Amino acid sequence: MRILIVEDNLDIQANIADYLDTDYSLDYAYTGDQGVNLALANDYDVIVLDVMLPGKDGIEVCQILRQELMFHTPILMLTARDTIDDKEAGFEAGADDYLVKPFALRELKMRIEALARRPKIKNSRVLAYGGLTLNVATLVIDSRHGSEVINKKEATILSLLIQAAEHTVTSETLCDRLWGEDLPESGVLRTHIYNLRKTLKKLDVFCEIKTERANGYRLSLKDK
Amino acid sequence: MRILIVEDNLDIQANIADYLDTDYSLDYAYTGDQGVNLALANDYDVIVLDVMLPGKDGIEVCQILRQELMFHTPILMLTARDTIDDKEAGFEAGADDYLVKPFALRELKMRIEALARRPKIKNSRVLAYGGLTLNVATLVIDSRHGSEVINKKEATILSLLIQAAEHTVTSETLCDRLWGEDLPESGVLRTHIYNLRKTLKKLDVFCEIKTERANGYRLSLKDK
DNA sequence: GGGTATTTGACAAAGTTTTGACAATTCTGT
DNA sequence: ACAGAATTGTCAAAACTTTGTCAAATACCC
Repeated sequence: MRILIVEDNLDIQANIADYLDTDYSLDYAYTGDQGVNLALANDYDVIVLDVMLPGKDGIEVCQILRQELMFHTPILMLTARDTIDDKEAGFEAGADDYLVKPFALRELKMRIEALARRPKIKNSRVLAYGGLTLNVATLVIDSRHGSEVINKKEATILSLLIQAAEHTVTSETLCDRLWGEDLPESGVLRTHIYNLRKTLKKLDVFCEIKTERANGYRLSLKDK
Repeated sequence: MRILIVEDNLDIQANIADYLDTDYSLDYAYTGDQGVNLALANDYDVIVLDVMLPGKDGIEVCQILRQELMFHTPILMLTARDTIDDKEAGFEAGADDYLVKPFALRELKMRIEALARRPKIKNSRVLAYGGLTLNVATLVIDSRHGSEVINKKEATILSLLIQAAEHTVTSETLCDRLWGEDLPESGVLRTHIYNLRKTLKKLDVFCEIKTERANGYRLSLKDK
């Protein structure tokens, strides 16, 4: 189960992390903006969101996410203030549950489980650029010339390239996302890029993967 | 919005009634058994369930309701005791939220609203998709080519797939629903999917179970 | 105790990811 | 402009994972 923790207080975050990370796969954000980006880029089962955050606060984050038409991931809000008005603001912004600090970690976990238990509707996110669309859930690429199913690694690469469209993504970043710590040696990445290029060519889209020597790759519109 | 209040204390009940009945349509039960009967007989949006009840207590009521294959109405538990163990028992029995007495009526209302807001799943006995109907009470699948009786595990799988039709249900979610904590080893799920596919083929329906490698399964209309 | 439901395990089939070898390209310093 | 170094492209085949298939074993229920 994947959980996103949006919390700027490092002590609290470490606490939560210690308690939960044996059972769940956790991601962290420290600001509201980071939270929004991560929440939209990945498919979490639950989001734990502190109200007090630098920049955008939790209420705003919640509102922004809920404005996304297809965003159904349950949100659990954390707050230090125990007034009804605060809670009301939280629920009105679209939170699904509300927990007041200080709380027992066991209770947090129970509530997370309760939220995750409900029948899930997948946030199937579709990315688009240069005449192609990539459905990250089904791994299907569509274009006016048809559609192709690609594999997960290549979908990950393509999604990163689309999100950074016209900007270079370093090989390092790509490897990091694909393999994390122990990346295989040998030019696996090269092979994946090669295959991706082949499918993009087959689909005859308006963009292509350009290489930036000794640095990385970039998805950009075709010349001419 | 229809709400069922299961509460034996008449004072509390009157309080709740006063506060909520301008906005919602309320039904009342005074014992656990009444609660179960009403909950199954009608289609409420939320059930507010006291833990302390004469006869069957709230935990038992919750368990009974959640055993019903197609019962998805959100349950909010009320209790006088504020121990973590009590809460844990409640959530484990399948409650969706938990409120400790005494509570502000405004908070109760907020939490009811939050529960009701979740994407709603019909508590219907009969599910339908792509030319088939599944009666979850009798475990009978019908199609224009005849009908078949399937077993409970497979019915559970099919019901989840139908509810999420065209969306992928992860193997994790399926296993969770079928076996909870201690899931059996070996590819039992694979076997069930295999059998389901066989019956679907026999019934010649318009949909099929597609697999999403390393992720889950998805019920979708047949290609072409 | 007989019959169904569910699980196990073994193997085949299908799909994914990595490897490695070599060719092609770009860069660097002279 | 050229040799040599570094990097990238190409591709087929190996290694690995996940899924499909099915018969038989076990658990469960009236």
